[in-house]
Amino acid sequence: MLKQIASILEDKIYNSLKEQVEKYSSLTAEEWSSFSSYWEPCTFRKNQYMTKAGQVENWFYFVYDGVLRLYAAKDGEEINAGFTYNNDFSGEYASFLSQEPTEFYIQAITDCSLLRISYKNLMYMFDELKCIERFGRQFNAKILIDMAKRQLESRSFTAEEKYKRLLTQSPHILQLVPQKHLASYLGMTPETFSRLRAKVR
Amino acid sequence: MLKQIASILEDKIYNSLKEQVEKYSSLTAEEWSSFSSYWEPCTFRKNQYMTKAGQVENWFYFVYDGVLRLYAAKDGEEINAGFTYNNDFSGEYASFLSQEPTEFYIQAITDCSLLRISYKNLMYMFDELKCIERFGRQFNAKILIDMAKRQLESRSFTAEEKYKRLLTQSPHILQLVPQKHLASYLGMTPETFSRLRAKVR
DNA sequence: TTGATTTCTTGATGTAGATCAAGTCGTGTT
DNA sequence: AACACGACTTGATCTACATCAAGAAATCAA
Repeated sequence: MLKQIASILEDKIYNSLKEQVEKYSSLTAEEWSSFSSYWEPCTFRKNQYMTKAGQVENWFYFVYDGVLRLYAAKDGEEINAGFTYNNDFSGEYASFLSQEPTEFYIQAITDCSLLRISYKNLMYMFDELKCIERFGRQFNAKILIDMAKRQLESRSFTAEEKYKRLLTQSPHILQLVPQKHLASYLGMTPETFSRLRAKVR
Repeated sequence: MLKQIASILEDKIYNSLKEQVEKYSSLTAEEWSSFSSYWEPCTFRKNQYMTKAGQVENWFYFVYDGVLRLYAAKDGEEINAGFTYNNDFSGEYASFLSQEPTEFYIQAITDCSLLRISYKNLMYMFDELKCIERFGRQFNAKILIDMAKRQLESRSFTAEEKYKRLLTQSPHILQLVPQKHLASYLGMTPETFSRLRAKVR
């Protein structure tokens, strides 16, 4: 009985993954069946580390439920580089791709439920299935486009402008992520973030 | 006679392209023959614009000879985002991939000699040849890894540290690109750049 | 529930780097 | 050769945001 419930939930998780993959490349039923067999469920508890600096990222993750943060530690201070929520892909992707040690930590902000595929298996899928090779290309393209946008924004806007843009463009994030992390993400101190909050309110 | 010289030069250019493509994915002779037929030579004169803000980037370029700079214009001020030299690929790649209007300009810093392939033809090649789809994925991965590195560096280092890193890691660039553009690339004013030059010297 | 941490707020002060300004050097043009 | 215009330098001043500090609020753990 409990097993049945668990299995229904698992179906839902795999369906969410399929939906996201198909945003980048469409798969036949057989292709999906093959591809999905390489993904395995995993979970992280709040505050647990998914990846730590110095490691080579071995997994490419799909977040079914939960919130994670990506940050680098530079002489004691944390530089938050991004967050992932439900239905995002996650992991330290640059290290995963280059198979070189990462400078980043990924930590669960809440309990998380995910699927993951190993580097070896994903590379195998790239070789075997053109639709997956395409998924890889398109997904890389998407990440790249987002990074280029963010990079320009971080250069063009003042602290106040960045705060306001966050407010209008991703208001949900304020509920999910502690302010100090958001401040760091926007490239300012928690004090500045707090003052802007008071000012704009 | 002149035609022969031109044709020998053109062979050299295509060979350089082949060499770079094969860094990402290996091609058989026939695959290369097909792929290379979609690339056409083109040139830009010093100061000429390859791409302007508002346009959708239609071309993916390979720089055989010359230097180009990529910059965005934010209320009158230029934000330099990158440079390309010999044997680099070039173009406003995020706009090329997304086929949405770019916010960037690309300007020739010197006379340039390039090859280029249109969006339509590259997409066609992605469909036709798995080795090219792979090239696309791997190239995207490389760009992405570089961007992630640069993003972290721009956050972690002071103006002086960034200047010193430029000095040790890409000293050649100082000869090729005017200081004011390098200053902007590092996220500081020309005055600050000049003062650091004096200080470090 | 209560005490202990951690996060957030608010004020006072400090500073890296920007801005403004004026001169010098270099380079291309006629 | 001369001159015009942009690139670079150097100094004086300014400012957005950081840092330091101390209290208030929220969250956590038993």
